[in-house]
Amino acid sequence: MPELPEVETVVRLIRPSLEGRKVTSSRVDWDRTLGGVSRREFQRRLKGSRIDRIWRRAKFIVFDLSRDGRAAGGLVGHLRMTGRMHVEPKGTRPSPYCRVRLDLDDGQVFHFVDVRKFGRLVFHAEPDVLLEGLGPEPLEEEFTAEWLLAGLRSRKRMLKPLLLDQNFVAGLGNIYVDECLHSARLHPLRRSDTVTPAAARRLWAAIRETLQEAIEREGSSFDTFYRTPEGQPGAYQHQFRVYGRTGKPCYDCGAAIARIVVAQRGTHLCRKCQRAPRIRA
DNA sequence: AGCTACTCCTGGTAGC
DNA sequence: TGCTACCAGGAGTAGC
Repeated sequence: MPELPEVETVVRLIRPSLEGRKVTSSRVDWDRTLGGVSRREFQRRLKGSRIDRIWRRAKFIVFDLSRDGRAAGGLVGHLRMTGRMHVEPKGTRPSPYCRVRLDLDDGQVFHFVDVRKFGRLVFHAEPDVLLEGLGPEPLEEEFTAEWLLAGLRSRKRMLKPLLLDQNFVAGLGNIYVDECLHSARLHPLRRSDTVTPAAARRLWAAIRETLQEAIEREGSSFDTFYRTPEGQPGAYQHQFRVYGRTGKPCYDCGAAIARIVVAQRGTHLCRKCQRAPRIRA
């Protein structure tokens, strides 16, 4: 699923085609994509708006809008499972799964495509409101090993659900959490307040390095749905150490990669490298 | 506080 | 071949 590196890749690719453009009209084919905003309201707000800036926060993609030089709210997009965003020349036949289209003043068309319809493209007068409460960006300076250690120790949660919690750290999803925990040799069920300073530092480094490398490789194409906005598969999936490798040998020790379910999520790990926590009665 | 379960969705796939 | 049943899961929410 698109996680921080995939979303960052999308932002970098669509940004040059969209910043500075005006929306001349729009088309909505699936109302729920608008996240509760009515089709009429969405179209009224978008028509004539200029896209000033496109940026990412966690896995959200934000379009800052203006009218007549004054801020005029924004669009907050989320790709969820299968969402894609790309800009096409006028007349390009849209995918049958295209849910929203924005016609631009240079003749190009922005497409929001989403097979499973979980994705969102929400207009909000104050987009920041929708981003309140998110945890730190893991690649920014605010995310330090010391902060992570303190954050882990101040909670008593299993590592896997905690790292998936966007209000703890922003941008990690199921795939990269599994990768990072394996890299740090930490079990997904390990309670956060039992993590040693050394292990917290390993986890911190794993998160930074994994995400950074994935961005450099333009994300991963874990299934037939996700492609980079250019239609190319990303390259990072070839780097997966545990995700989707159930039964295959761990690259570090050779033991078979196991799959368990944690917090309703498929979870991949090496039982030998990632020691199970003590179970207390 | 932190867990599980449920919801939204549909293409892909396993099993017969 | 063609059918059914189940799987994948990000995030929000309800309930315990």
